[in-house]
Amino acid sequence: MPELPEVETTCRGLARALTGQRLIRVEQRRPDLRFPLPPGFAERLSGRKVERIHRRAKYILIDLDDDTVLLMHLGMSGRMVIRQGRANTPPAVHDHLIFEADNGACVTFNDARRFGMADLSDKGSLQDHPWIAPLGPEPLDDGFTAKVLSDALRGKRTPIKAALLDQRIVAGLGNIYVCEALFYAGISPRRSARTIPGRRAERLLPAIKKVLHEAIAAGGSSLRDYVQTTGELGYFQHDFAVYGREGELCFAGGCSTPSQIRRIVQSGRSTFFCPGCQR
DNA sequence: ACGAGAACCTGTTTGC
DNA sequence: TGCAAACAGGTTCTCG
Repeated sequence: MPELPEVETTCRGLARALTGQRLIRVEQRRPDLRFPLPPGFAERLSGRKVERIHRRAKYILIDLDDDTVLLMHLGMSGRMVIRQGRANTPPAVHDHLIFEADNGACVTFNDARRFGMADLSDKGSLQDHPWIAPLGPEPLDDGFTAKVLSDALRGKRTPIKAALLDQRIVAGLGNIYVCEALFYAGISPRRSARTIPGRRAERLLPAIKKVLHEAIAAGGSSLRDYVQTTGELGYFQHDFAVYGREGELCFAGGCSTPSQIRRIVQSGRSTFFCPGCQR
């Protein structure tokens, strides 16, 4: 579920509650998430002070005072919720990790489907970590330009929808925001990626940035699982132009018909688009 | 080498 | 109503 805007929202909430605080108790309630957790996971974290919380693609990165970094990925259904104190709240069914800080903040990682991931790395070798090393550019960085995007797509025969989901090409987009960005760029999700470099990339680039910025400002999108660290829902799901709107009318001013939003399946995932204004 | 599809796991929604 | 199938925001492995 969580794509870049949801992970960014989560990071900001965690940073507010935990930056500068010391973890006084870390509880690991099962040996694995998607993968086995590293040996001594909880022990290596408890007693450590949190220096900084940031994000790379869909990974949450928590820098600790002994030069280790905690990497977390929310998978499809993962959520991080912060409460003050845990005395009267027994763990829920899929609460897998619990972090308690010395300011009373209690952070719970809950993940029903358990596609989430966690690992530890040295700060110095983070860029070589197998989850981080293959990632493409951050879509909201100034360095992510139409030229960078064009170069990454050149020669690719796969549909642009699939190419944008490839984290090596651009890191952080998922199914929702790819559909939305392609809509605002007026590009058909079925179009071959190699036809994008040039003018279409000039439209696609700002569309990607716009959708991500707006979704972050709305606190992300809550479909079924995602909540902000406060437990509050995100709001961007109310602003979807195409995602989840199969059969509804396209609202774009320039849409000629206007057409009905269609749903197709591409590499096993739902794609929503307007056949009238996406070419 | 590349791309499509399956697999991973659980919960919820849809359809017969 | 009840049950089974389909579907869900992601990543990774296998197979063609």
